[in-house]
Amino acid sequence: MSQRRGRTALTRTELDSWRVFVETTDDLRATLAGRLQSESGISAGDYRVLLELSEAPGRRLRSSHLADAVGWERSRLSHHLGRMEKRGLIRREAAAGDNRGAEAVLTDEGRDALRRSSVPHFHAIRELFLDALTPDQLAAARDVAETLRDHLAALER
Amino acid sequence: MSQRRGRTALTRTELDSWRVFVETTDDLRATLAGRLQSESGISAGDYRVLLELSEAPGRRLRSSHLADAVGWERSRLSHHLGRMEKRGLIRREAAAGDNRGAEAVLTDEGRDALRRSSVPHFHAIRELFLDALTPDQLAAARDVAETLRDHLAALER
DNA sequence: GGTGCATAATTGACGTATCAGCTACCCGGA
DNA sequence: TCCGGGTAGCTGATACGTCAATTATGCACC
Repeated sequence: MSQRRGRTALTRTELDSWRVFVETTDDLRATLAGRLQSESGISAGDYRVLLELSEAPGRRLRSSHLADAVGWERSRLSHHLGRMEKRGLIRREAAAGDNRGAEAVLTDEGRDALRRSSVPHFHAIRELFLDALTPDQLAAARDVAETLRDHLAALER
Repeated sequence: MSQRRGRTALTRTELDSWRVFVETTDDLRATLAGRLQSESGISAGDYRVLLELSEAPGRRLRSSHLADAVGWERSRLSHHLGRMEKRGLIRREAAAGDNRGAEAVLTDEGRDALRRSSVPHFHAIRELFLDALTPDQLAAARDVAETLRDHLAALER
């Protein structure tokens, strides 16, 4: 037994699998973000925020709820909303009933930006990701992702 | 047939698969990077550069070769090397034979930083990624990643 | 009705990523 | 020799992400 699986040392296969997985998924993420930026002029973060707001009742959300919805820390969201507000994609209003709070509201301009970007974005997802995989591979990718997601969530608790 | 697969519209399953895949792989990447930073005081980019240099003959590489090896644009590498040089992890020397060129050289301090970070990093890879998956899932993850990598490479040409 | 702790959100500092533009140098040919 | 296009690398501007610290408000309790 020359390759007993230890607690620390990684086998060649494990290391190779890890590397191709992390490098490729990172490349995919960066390529998608670049497409969104060059084709529609918004970042992946902008898209995420615009999408959540567009689906919210009244097209507005408390900052905290928005942060939970997109899975970001508040600080990150606050910086991001600041940049989006400067570009007119959203505006901020004081929250009714809790003077500590703030609500992010989707502007018409933000709604238009989301509409313009959606078709190109879906097209890129199909071209870069869905078209590459067979139905079996897509199902396997989903299974792996769901397993990893649950594993990571369990560790963070 | 209510769910004929079009060129643009995504089915619910396709969209869900995409979302869990991209969100989870991004979470994994960020979690790993955070571990490396907090446990060893270096970024994922630092680790990548240190690893390539440590494996190079003479522990030195031309900037262009290093950029190719890690898959970065030259500008990104240049900024990164500047920060690493300021911290003493590498130094830069003029390339012999081509006065345009620069070589990045691993310092002793850089070598030590890589050594200190390797075991915790491997441990994190095992804990966050390898431990989550069955052997079949790991093989499937690798297959998906290799397929995607080849697909993306073909598109970029 | 004040004290003290928790919560909501923002801010500043710093490292990281991308883009466009710049300098310096190489080399082949008029 | 010098002209010109290509190569190597750096820089500045701007956006993004994380951390620690800060401000302002809510609220329970005495």
